[in-house]
Amino acid sequence: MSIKRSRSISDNLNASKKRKPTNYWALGLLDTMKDPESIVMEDNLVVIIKDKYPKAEYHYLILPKEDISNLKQVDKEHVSLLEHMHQVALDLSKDDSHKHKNFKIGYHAEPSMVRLHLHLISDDMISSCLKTKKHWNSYNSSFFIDSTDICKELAIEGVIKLPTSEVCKQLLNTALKCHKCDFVPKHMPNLKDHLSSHK
DNA sequence: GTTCTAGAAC
DNA sequence: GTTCTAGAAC
Repeated sequence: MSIKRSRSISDNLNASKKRKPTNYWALGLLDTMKDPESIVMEDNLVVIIKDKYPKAEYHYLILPKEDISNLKQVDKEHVSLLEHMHQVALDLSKDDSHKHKNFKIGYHAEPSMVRLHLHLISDDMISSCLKTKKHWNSYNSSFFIDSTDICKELAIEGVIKLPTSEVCKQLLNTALKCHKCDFVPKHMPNLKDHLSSHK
């Protein structure tokens, strides 16, 4: 009797965990963007924070204050918001602290973290947090979608077409190649060594 | 998203 | 034997 009852409670707990597998880590940006110490700049529409695990010397995230989870939730009513996010990113890229640095501005096709976020990242790609092929390809393949293209597509087509999950997987698995020259590295440590030659 | 680590690759 | 990557994480 007692055994039967305790099993039933345990089953219920397991069932509720399965129903809500809320990957707590995927919600981390929501806390970070409310933390005054993390905020680089903000206005009435957006917040800018530094990426917690920067994949280059400079790596920022521009997030809307409006509760938009990701690009799938974006429609043409958001054109001006996305254009504003782009402008704010562009302005920060031209800040005095970024003299002689080149930047990319874009979105991941399939982000892991909740709340729409635009990446502003310097193109050196030199960082101790850059470790895997997936990291590399998420900024150096068409998994990284230029903000200009997103804004244009949304303004003209009214919707954003994103690659399927299967295509994303392929993009992230693409063979390594230097983004600035024809060098084909053997593996990530090899690529990271090579990157310093472009400084 | 990261961390950890088994076993593949060298 | 060491380096590196890929997949589980209850």
